[in-house]
Amino acid sequence: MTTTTDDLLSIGELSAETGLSAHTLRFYEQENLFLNEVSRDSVGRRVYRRADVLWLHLLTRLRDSGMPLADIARYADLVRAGAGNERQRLDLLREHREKMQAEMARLTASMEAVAQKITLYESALAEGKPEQPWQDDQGDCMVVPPPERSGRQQPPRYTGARQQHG
Amino acid sequence: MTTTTDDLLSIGELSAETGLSAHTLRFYEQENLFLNEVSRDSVGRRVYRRADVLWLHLLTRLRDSGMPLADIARYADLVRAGAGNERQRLDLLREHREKMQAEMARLTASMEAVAQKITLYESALAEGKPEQPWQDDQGDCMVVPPPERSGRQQPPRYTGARQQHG
DNA sequence: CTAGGAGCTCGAGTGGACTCGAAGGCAAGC
DNA sequence: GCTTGCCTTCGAGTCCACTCGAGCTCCTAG
Repeated sequence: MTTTTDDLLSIGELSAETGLSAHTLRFYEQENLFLNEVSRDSVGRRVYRRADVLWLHLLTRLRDSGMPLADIARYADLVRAGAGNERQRLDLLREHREKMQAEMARLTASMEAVAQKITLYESALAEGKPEQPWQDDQGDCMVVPPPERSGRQQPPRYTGARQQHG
Repeated sequence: MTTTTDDLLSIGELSAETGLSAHTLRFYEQENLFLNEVSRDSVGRRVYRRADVLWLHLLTRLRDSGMPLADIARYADLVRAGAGNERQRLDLLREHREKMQAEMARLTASMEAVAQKITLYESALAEGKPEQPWQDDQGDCMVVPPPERSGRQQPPRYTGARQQHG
């Protein structure tokens, strides 16, 4: 019945509140991503607290902005260790922010190149030129080549809209 | 010797020019991502043309902006089909651009939430408050909860700096 | 003649973050 | 009693874009 006592939550309730599937919540626990041991009721079912919801909000934000679970786990470790390491936490967050800014810049650059290509197509189509200057098999309308080497990087994937639990 | 005839390239040369590993280039070919069959020399080695370099620039841009290889393959199909489907190509690119814009918005939102958290930490540290208002285990300084459900989405990964062929 | 390097094919492995399914426990409602 | 529904554990599968290795051929330099 997923008892709705004010501040204790079943996994189903937490799932509903966070949008994370029950499977995912168990998985996160197993990966040590919670700030405290998840307690159990008399028959072994997980019992969560309000604070967990808040933490999962932060966690989700970090994930959504591209932080790997491993890094989030390290952050959680720091918090679990208690007061005194605030500077380290801050460093971790700052580092992440920088990576994200770089990532955004990369994305923006590629998007702009693509946008330029779109513009070329648009104007060519508008002027009714059916196939002259922008034949892709000549590649000649791709103006901006990608940045030099510096190691392959993995792009985001908007794999989007994966079904959540259901 | 990877003969440097003006406009014909060995796989090694193409690799050098594009920053994609030879392995990756073979993989792309197998996935039908080239605009034309890659021809072979007398002993079966791949021979590329200048136009392939240009196309790979576009391909790389599309990848880097998050387009899945499957979609790129569809685009390549259109180009291969020759003139007459320009509108479809354009649609495909536009659709991609929209997805990317959405992705950027998502990223930006999460980044801002994290940035806010950083600010909170910073000011708390600056004022020398050692542990009062921003205890993570209370979750209470995470102001902006993530957006409502609407299906889980996969974030980018800045897995960055994968070694290229070497 | 030998060594080295580039290329070939095929098939398997990797990593991250889930995602799913099987096999079972327990409580409430019909 | 039986069904329904939520929960448990554990292990395996999925997806994507590579990435790697083995075992081979071929050419050139020394």
